[in-house]
Amino acid sequence: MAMIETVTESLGIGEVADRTGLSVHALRFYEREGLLIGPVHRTAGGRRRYSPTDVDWLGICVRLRESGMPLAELKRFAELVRQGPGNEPERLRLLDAHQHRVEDQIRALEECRSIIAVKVGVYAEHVARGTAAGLWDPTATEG
Amino acid sequence: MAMIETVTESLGIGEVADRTGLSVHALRFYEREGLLIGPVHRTAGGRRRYSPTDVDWLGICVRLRESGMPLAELKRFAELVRQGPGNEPERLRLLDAHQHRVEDQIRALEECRSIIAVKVGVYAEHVARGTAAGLWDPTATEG
DNA sequence: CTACGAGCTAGAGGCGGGTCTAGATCAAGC
DNA sequence: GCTTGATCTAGACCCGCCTCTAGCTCGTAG
Repeated sequence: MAMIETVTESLGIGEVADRTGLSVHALRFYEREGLLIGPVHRTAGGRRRYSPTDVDWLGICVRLRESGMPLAELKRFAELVRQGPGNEPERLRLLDAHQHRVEDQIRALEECRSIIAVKVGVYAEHVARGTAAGLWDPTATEG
Repeated sequence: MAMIETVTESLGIGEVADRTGLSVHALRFYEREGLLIGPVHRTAGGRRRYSPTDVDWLGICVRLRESGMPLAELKRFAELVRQGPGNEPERLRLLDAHQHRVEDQIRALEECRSIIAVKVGVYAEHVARGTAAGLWDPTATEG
């Protein structure tokens, strides 16, 4: 959950790794996979220099990944962006669909949470009063 | 999100698959991996018959998995249950820790959602008024 | 000038979590 | 008895997503 501070200068790969939470390996991998919105600049010596826009985009990537967007879809989005203006409706559809999935996911997690909470409550009570029998004992009936 | 109806008779693997949402392959795989709380009964002919307790447990497994518990931890929990009464405090710790992770996850997802919502809003507005320039255009400045 | 860490490429490797295959067996209906 | 579909085992395979290795270069500090 690292906050990604906005940056005005170009950054080396290590700095970008620090700011985005991605490893340098992952950054190079993402680039190979075509997940970036344009070629990363290089120094004379061949080192990558990430622009603020690159870093900004990577920040979004991290959020989309964290919320379960597969790399393939991220790649598709990056392609749309790379194609330039004109396909915004499709980008919107993609983001919007993902947003719905995130909401479904949150609902599912909340349901899981409450089911787990019940189990936790049962265990907590039994443990508290030392009467820890009759729950998930494969040789007994479930409580 | 299939509701798992409570059952009073033993079931074959296909029926369990239907009820839990796990594939028959996954059910056998889980068993091999020691994720069940006891040996599954077999018919004379060697087919598995899952007791209501088994099905119940699998239902919990599904929820724990859905909410991100790794198989290794599920296995650990199953081991504790298999050992029988006496280790309830440890089971409780395990469940409780997982519950906290689920809550963190929900919070993280909510944060992602709101960040995505901002992007969606920006795109929606631009698309609605046809002025879809200046956003994530790698050749321009970001909006 | 030298040393040393950070970065480079291409490609292999690994891990989690299943999924699928082959070839055999079981069980129910015709 | 025969067919058909579900199940069995052991083990190979796959996919997503990185992570690591080898062997080299860059660039900064002493």
